[in-house]
Amino acid sequence: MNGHTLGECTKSILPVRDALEVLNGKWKLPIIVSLMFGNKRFSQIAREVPGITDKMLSKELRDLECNELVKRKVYDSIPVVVEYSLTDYGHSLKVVIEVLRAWGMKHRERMMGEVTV
Amino acid sequence: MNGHTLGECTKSILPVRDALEVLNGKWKLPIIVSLMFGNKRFSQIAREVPGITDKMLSKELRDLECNELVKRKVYDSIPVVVEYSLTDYGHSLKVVIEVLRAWGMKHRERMMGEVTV
DNA sequence: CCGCATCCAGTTCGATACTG
DNA sequence: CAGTATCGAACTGGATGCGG
Repeated sequence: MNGHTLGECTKSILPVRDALEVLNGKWKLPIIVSLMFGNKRFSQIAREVPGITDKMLSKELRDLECNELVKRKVYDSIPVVVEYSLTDYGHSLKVVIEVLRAWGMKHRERMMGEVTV
Repeated sequence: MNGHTLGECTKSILPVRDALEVLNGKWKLPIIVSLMFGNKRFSQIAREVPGITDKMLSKELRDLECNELVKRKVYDSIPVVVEYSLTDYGHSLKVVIEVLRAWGMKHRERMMGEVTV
């Protein structure tokens, strides 16, 4: 039963790690979900993601932008307006999130019976 | 376009968080994958997950056991032998991991062109 | 062989205040 | 409005050594 090496297994989980990292942290998920409902401005996201600080929002948006999940568009008005939107690629996360959500819901039920939260 | 409240969105991502937490951290994934190939004993897992310390392995296994993903079976021999295995429920994670892996691979390609790693 | 206790380092995250 | 700077708390994960 050792037809596989653990090295291979290790390699095969690297992409999984990548995917997890993209969703990782307290804020990326709510930000992405928020943007799935439409383009938003900085302070609008801040309002819709309760508890996040400007610093965190700024950092997470930059992360997401680096990963090409979020697009940042600056309007040269005064005061400056910045609009964030999910890229098509960002929207492709929806499937992933759905699968996670489906499994997570089963897990909740299993772990807590039928607790309200 | 405000037919939804952010409260609802927040609630809808809770199960996603649950699922992410189950896979989260440096070690849970390699441990799960290792156990997908068959039942293992503590030190065998330790060998197959390079870099993990006993403390971490112990903690992660307990976590996974709490979540009913891993089953722990103690053989009353001397010295004691403990065998870990994935529960059926644990195996149900395979689908989730596959989806993450698929997305993660696309992401790797997108982010790095075609790097070897 | 299996696992825990202790101590320690790195990173993440939050609070507050400030800029163009 | 859209961020940045700084500080510090909290959490995660690692090294080492011990105990059943």
